[in-house]
Amino acid sequence: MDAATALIIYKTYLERYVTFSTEEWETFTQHVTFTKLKKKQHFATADTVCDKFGFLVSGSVRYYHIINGEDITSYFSFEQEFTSSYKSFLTRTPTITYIQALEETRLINISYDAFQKMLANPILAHKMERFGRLVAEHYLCCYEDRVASFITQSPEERYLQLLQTGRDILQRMPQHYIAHFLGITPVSLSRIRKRIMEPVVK
Amino acid sequence: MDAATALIIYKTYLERYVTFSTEEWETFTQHVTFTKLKKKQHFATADTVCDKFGFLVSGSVRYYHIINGEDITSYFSFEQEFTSSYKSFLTRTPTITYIQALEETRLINISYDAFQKMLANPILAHKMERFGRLVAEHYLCCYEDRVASFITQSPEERYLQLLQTGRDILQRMPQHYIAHFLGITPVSLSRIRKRIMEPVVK
DNA sequence: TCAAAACGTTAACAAAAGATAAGAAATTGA
DNA sequence: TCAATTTCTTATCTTTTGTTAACGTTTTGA
Repeated sequence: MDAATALIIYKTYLERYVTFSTEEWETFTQHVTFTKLKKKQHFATADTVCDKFGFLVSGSVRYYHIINGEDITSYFSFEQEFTSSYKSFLTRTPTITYIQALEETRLINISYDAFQKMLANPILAHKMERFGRLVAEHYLCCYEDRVASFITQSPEERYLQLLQTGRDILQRMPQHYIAHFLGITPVSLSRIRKRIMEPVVK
Repeated sequence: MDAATALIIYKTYLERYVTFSTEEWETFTQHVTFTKLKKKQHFATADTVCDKFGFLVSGSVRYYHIINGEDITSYFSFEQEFTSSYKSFLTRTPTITYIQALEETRLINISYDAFQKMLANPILAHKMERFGRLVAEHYLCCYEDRVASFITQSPEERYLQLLQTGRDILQRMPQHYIAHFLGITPVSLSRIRKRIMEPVVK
């Protein structure tokens, strides 16, 4: 896949948020960069500032933390989604999260400087403010649901809900990643699955 | 306290995000409304659309869910903070959260329509996009930390962290609200407190 | 292709959390 | 003021989860 094709995918996706005129798009594309990650390479590393706001043209990533030497997966992103250690990107402070490619992954990135330049560029400023607002609002809504799930649901209920809504995650991620994503251990998820399945068999 | 004083407090707070010119501020203030909630009155109700994005001039609110008939507190907001069932406000879908005043509470509200009108008003559009972006980004950062705390920390660790950072909550909220906010039962929090305190006494 | 690594399940035990109830202290509100 | 309510703790018992380890299977990568 070449850069032109990647840009078409990017533009199509961005139209969920904003629509660019030809002039705006040309200016916009001057501010993005193309990168590729091989499997297991990192997009972001704990204790460093995540300087990029990425879009996954293809591939997937997982977000994880190292807690007492143990690898704890907290989230996933797939092709045609954004990826970033958002707080780190916005506040220019070190992140606590690793973001790692799970397969060969193609990205289009906006650096922090490029983002600021576009916000200061008369051609793009208004649209970039709106873009930033709508993207932040979108992820805010996702987070609101996710926090509510930790407050109001048991691990088993969270897993049952994932069964209904998490097609990509369930089909593409190993179970021990999913367990940590749900806030439990892999052994515990295995037991929950057994609890859920057995009554059906009886 | 009169509306003029409330507006001064509001404007001062908003300057964390954007600064309004005199003309902008005059237009802005035409789009806000003033309300008061008595203790236990609701700012938002589950199964209805939350139509307002509020600012607490004074007072405080708690966010809660009714789960199997039980009242589960999930969050708090205090004077000089915003309050809203944000996803419901943005997407115009029914919320699952009640927001209730914990004391006599004074608010300045932006309705969804007023927000849209300001976004469409040439005088305010750019500043409102920016305002919306920065507010959403701010809360996004808070949510990122909160989700990480559920993934990477035990209930005891979350409580210990709250002891370091949650002055307002600890001093002003009853312990059973705090327990649910941490994702555990009040009985469990009482035990955690005992576990933490005892070694100090010995 | 083949050894190494990763993955999922299960078992056994320990630790933590949930549910329920009782009781004391503090707060509230009429 | 004073009865009712709320709040917090404690105890008991149950359930769930965590921890560790073992085992067989699958996947990976050199």
